[in-house]
Amino acid sequence: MRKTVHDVADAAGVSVSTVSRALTGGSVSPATRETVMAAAERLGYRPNRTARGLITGRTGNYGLIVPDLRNPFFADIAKGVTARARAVDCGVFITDTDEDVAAELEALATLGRNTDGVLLCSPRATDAELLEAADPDTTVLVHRQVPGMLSIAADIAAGTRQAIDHLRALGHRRIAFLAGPDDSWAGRQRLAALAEYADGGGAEILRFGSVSPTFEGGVLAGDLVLASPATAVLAYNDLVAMGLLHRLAARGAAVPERISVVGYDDISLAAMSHPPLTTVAVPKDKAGAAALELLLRRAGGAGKPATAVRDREVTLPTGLVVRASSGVVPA
Amino acid sequence: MRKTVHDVADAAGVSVSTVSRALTGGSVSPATRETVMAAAERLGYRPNRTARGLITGRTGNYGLIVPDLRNPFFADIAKGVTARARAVDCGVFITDTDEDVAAELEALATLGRNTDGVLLCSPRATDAELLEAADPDTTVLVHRQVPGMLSIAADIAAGTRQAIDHLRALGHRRIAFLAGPDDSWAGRQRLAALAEYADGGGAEILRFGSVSPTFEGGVLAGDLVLASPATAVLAYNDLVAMGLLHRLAARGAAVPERISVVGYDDISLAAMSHPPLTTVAVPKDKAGAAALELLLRRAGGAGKPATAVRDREVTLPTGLVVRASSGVVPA
DNA sequence: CCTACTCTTGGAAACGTATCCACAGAATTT
DNA sequence: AAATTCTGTGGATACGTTTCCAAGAGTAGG
Repeated sequence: MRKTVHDVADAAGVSVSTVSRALTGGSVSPATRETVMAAAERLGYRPNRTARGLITGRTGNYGLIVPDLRNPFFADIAKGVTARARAVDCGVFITDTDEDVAAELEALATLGRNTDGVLLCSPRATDAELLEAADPDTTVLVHRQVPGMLSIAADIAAGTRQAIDHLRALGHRRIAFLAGPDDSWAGRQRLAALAEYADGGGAEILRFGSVSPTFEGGVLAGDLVLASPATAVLAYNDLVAMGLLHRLAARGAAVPERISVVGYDDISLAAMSHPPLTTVAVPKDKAGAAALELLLRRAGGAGKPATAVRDREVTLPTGLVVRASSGVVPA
Repeated sequence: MRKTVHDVADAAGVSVSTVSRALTGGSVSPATRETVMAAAERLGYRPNRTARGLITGRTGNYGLIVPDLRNPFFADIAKGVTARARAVDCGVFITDTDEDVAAELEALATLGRNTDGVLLCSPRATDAELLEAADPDTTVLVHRQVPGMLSIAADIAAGTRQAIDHLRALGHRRIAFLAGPDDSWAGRQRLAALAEYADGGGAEILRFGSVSPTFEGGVLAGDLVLASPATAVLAYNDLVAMGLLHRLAARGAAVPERISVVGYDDISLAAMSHPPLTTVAVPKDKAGAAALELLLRRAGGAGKPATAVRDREVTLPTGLVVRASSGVVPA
């Protein structure tokens, strides 16, 4: 039924070892390579990854663990990973943990045993939990940093400053910040960046929250913000910003005339909101692809993991996307 | 480094075949089973799933192919599949084909070879392409039907009728339908259902399109609809409906006072639109889980595939979710 | 007491692939 | 012309597991 190297070997009139070499880039004469390739094509031969994995010790598969695929942020990351994987012809297991840290660690153990490496989006597990559960050489953190572990992260502090500076340039002096979950790594980064403005940095930051990092969280925050003297809001992320826009519209507060709103992440919905959302763009699919790349390089190269910290902890730049939800401060 | 059955066999003083039997539930004396289990536990032995897969022919892994993970519709399906997979402890490869049919068929071939079965979301490939590329016993179509193939689909025609009947009950007599891609299976189902209303069925259906099944497609359709005598619109899907809402708002057309809008799919964004969208709910995560279940039953049961058509082509019900975007016809 | 049968166990084969090793012939050098 | 290196190829082996087969030890029945 299924074709094997033996079938190809018979069809091409060569031995199985020659077939294997021809297909995996070994030393073969151009003529026989041609013959073998043609035979393989004609028979519709596909190498059996399981068998290959058994002999090489590598499965060619990788794992991706995300808290929620429904969240566009993680969907984008997954998309980046799978796109890169498709290009290099390796498989990727995806596990959605439903925001459950225990399930996350469990998946980490399972996937760690059955793959060549795993990409982990874990905003909420503790550093200690991750250090204990993950193999530091075959696990890469996506959009999070833990000392000693491989990671790809965006420069969240810089993005936060970009957003605040944008609002300040528009004349805003009282800016509300809608904080997300306390235990989120990205959330702590944002707060650290905002601390710079705390003591006479030219803008007063009014902190609200923690709010749930969802549309509903934003809806809830809308009334809080309107009751405050803030003329602009930096939301924890785009979903929160969209909930906020929703509530502001319902309360009759014009955006950006009465109040400006800036989101974070630049998920695809951000351009579809009403009004279109000014937001901090963070690389998502690019981060996913880069994370996989980190593992692939390690596997491809002599197997020695990068030692320098700058090779183990990659930081990607953020950028502000100005749309219609931010404007000059009301007179 | 890693322990194998041989290590366990040595430690327990038995042969490898006995170890294998003891661990996989074969016929072994209680005493030796106890000994083997203890030795395995002590050595921290974990079976190599790759090797097991090679001999048994089953990997315990499944594949899921989607056109675009960024599309919430497919993200929901993926979520349903992974949730079920996590419960039964099997792995799922996810491939995003970026709406490319060729990549889809390629992925189908690759995954078909390396998994126990694949779940395929393919709105655009032709029946013939699918029949040729897919193993009819280990491939299940999600939200599409092709004669002779396993499938899980929603009753799209019924959903379409529910939407139209809802609008008719609100007094609408001229209803615009924003058709999607011509080559889409779901699109053809919708059109077939609408045909019932064509000849004096109590409502005049004005067809527009095909529009791109995206937010942009809806934006584009907004002006067309306003220039027509229609008082209500059934959009191809929720994304189109949201683009439509966006454009209608920009043009100053009140929804639902001036015109009613109904979407299709009930993606999570539908509740977040402005106004919240009335839409046809189709099971997504449930469909994903059911599709995986179909394959699991086949693998678990005596391996004989279901023969009756009703077991091979599962249809799930749809339902109308009434929110704020639909209202009575203007006077 | 011998046969027939069950139960348990070990040896060996098999799954499909990659790679080591040996070997033949060509190509190159001495 | 002989000796050496290089190139391409086939055969055999190994990866870790499951499973088939045969054989041994009991056990029950005639």
